[in-house]
Amino acid sequence: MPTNNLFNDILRSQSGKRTVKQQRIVETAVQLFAEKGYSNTSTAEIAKAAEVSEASIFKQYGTKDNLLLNLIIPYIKDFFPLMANDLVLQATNNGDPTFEGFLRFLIRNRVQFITDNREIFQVLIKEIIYKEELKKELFPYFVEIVAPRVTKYLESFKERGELVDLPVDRILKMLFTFLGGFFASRFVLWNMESISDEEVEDAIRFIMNGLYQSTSDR
Amino acid sequence: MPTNNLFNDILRSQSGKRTVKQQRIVETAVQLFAEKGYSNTSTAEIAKAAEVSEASIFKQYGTKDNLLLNLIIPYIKDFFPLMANDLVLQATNNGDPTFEGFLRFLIRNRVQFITDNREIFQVLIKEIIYKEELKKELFPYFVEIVAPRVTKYLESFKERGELVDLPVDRILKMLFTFLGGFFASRFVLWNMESISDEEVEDAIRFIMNGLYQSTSDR
Amino acid sequence: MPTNNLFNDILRSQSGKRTVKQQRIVETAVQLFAEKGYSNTSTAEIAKAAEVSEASIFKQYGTKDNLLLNLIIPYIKDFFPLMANDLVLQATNNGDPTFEGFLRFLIRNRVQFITDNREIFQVLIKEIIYKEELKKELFPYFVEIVAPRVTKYLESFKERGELVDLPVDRILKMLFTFLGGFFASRFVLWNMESISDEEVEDAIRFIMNGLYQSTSDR
Amino acid sequence: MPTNNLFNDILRSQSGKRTVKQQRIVETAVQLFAEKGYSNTSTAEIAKAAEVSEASIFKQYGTKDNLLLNLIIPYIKDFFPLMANDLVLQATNNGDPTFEGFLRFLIRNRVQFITDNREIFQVLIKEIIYKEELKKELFPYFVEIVAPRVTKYLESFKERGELVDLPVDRILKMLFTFLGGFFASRFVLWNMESISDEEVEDAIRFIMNGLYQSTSDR
DNA sequence: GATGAATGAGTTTTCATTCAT
DNA sequence: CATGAATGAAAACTCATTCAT
Repeated sequence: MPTNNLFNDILRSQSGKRTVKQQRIVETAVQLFAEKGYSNTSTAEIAKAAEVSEASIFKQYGTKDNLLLNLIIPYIKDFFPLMANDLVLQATNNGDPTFEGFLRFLIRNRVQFITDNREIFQVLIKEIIYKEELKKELFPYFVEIVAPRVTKYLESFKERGELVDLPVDRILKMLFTFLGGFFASRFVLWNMESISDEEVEDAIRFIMNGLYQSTSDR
Repeated sequence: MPTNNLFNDILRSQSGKRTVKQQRIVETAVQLFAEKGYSNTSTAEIAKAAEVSEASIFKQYGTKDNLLLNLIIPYIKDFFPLMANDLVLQATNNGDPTFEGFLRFLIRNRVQFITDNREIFQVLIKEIIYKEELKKELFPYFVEIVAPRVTKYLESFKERGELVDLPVDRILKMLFTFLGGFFASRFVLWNMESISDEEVEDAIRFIMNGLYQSTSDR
Repeated sequence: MPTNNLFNDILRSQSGKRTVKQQRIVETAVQLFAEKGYSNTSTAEIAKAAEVSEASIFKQYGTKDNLLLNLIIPYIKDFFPLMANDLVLQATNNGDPTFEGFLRFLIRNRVQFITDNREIFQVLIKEIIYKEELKKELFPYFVEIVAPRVTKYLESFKERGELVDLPVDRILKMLFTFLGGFFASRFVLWNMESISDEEVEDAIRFIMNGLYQSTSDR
Repeated sequence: MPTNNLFNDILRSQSGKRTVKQQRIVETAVQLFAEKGYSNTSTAEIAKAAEVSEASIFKQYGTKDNLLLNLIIPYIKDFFPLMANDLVLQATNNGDPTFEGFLRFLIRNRVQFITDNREIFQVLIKEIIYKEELKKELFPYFVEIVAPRVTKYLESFKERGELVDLPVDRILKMLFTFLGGFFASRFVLWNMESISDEEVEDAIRFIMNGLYQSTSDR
């Protein structure tokens, strides 16, 4: 029974391998990295909070850097594929095949996902800025898995005349620029627990129609 | 002859006070903080790169933290007021009093400003996530100086029926969520030197009309 | 087989806990603090002399200040109780129940004790002047443990008419003022290894009869 | 009109040489050294509190160590000679030529002197423990100037049968051991502003008759 | 698998001191 | 005479990492 929380899933899937102590290391590290940032969290702190020895951390992960990657990469590796899968799922049995329906599903789905994995999301956003390694992990996933699938969607909407007359890659850029700002500001900068339905609707409207009210609409 | 580069301006305005070495400290610190982040830059590194002694840094700034704040806070203190001033300027003698004209001016103006002060902007964005102090410095400036002025604009556009029927504060939120994502992704995440006119126009169109092509428009 | 040397005793009692290196840290620190004073001894010096890394010192004690307190406080915590115990011991099975006998026992007992723990005593005296913390540790021990017991003695002597007609608390003050000066000058200021029997006898005579030879005594 | 406060006297006697700023340096240094100890007071602190530049301190005194010596040595150089002079003065025109009279004069005289120069006395006591230089300055003054004069007195009292039958040097030792403890504990350890008459009388009585009440006295 | 002990190489910060002006 | 600017050296303290048990 997989939940939407990767963390639990990873822990469960590896429960045969990971001991209680090892689980505590991971949980604590994510929590502290999310709260104070990777650079400002010492392995000693993690060890103390997790009630394990520092040596145990290094036995498991070798280096502190590796610990970070081991927290984030599985998250990345699931964030986008899951998203892609969910999109497919939505495509096949969604009652609302419009662009708006797509947007609503996409945003709600991701809001839920990030809400369920907020701390890791915070770590990811905070560290992606600094670590080239992370960018290099993240980028291909986006380009190869997410972009094509979303592009396919966008193209289908475009064919139906539902989208503005702009190359799809530039539409995609605008869409993800906004969504990136939307999620990062709420979940990371303002440390919100989730995003209200109202704001989701505002976002959908904004993405769809922008802020301008054309004269002909009046 | 004030330029758009705060950094030079600050340096010039204080040129009677700051010595060559002190200028080198500031320049170098901004550069390194922008490149590697505050936590990952040691004062020893700064001192070496600036060709001064570490003692000189601490004599001037007391603590490393204070050095950071002394770099960023003057920037914040000018970023928003200048923006506000420029907006007023635009209001008074702009040939294009439409919402689109306003947007174009706002975005181009800020793109130019950030392009001129890119490194400090990077430091600001990277550190605002971590330092409550910075949030506390930044937030009031936004709320008291920028928000009211932009709100005034938005309201005037709204009265003229140019804006969607949504409370102005929510319009403002969407607008700045997008612009935040737009600037942060380009200038910080992707470390771009500037933003092309084409993308600025895409952004304007996106903000105005969104991505959806209503059936009646076809 | 407990000796009179707290140091060895502490080390022994914790020999299950302290490693050889940790013992060397304590020994070396006491020695250097006694010789040059706390402020004039760097942790680097201690580390080098003890042939351990500075990191080991800080891992154990956290701060240099804490190291000092960890050396002295156990000493204080034993200095006075032991003294009190010895006094009781003396009371129960002493062949000389006079005031002079009491004095002789008290002084000899403390001379021996300090001789056995000279360096710590030096550290204590040198630092008590500066550290309020130490005063706050030392004072209650004196007031609660030593003073009452000595007072009890003095009162019993006074009842027997052996003491001058002065409130006991003022007698106590004079007694300890002298003893303080006696021990501090010899063991700290002049850095003597011990105090000769002759001087002990001089002190006893001084405390008992002062320097004046009343006419009636001639 | 010389007062009993060396400090003022030194300042006045050198007022032709010392500027206001230089006076402030000395005053401030004494005050801070007395309060926190020489090692725990930085030249920067002194400069700031005295409202002069650090450079001025070093221009005057060369080194921090030299500053200390320049504060204390004049004090030492006056403490004992003045004491000796006052003793002679007392000898020539004192209405009370007894040992007790001598003691009362000596103690009151010194209490007054130290009260008037409390901070320097604190510095002296706190630093004499650490600095061999100071011991080497202090010791000869004591041996050559004070000891002979007091010894002379003591011998005269002894000849008159007023003192215990003990070599004068050992009497001297006991006397100064007590006085050292008396002054150091009150003025330095407990940081008292002065000593009450009552305690002075207790001290006189203690020095003269000790604490014992011989049976024959009852 | 887990950890207590130990550390080399830093980190931020302090400090007494110098010197040109 | 006075000081602003600058610093080499060292201070206290931190940190990721290793290793024997």
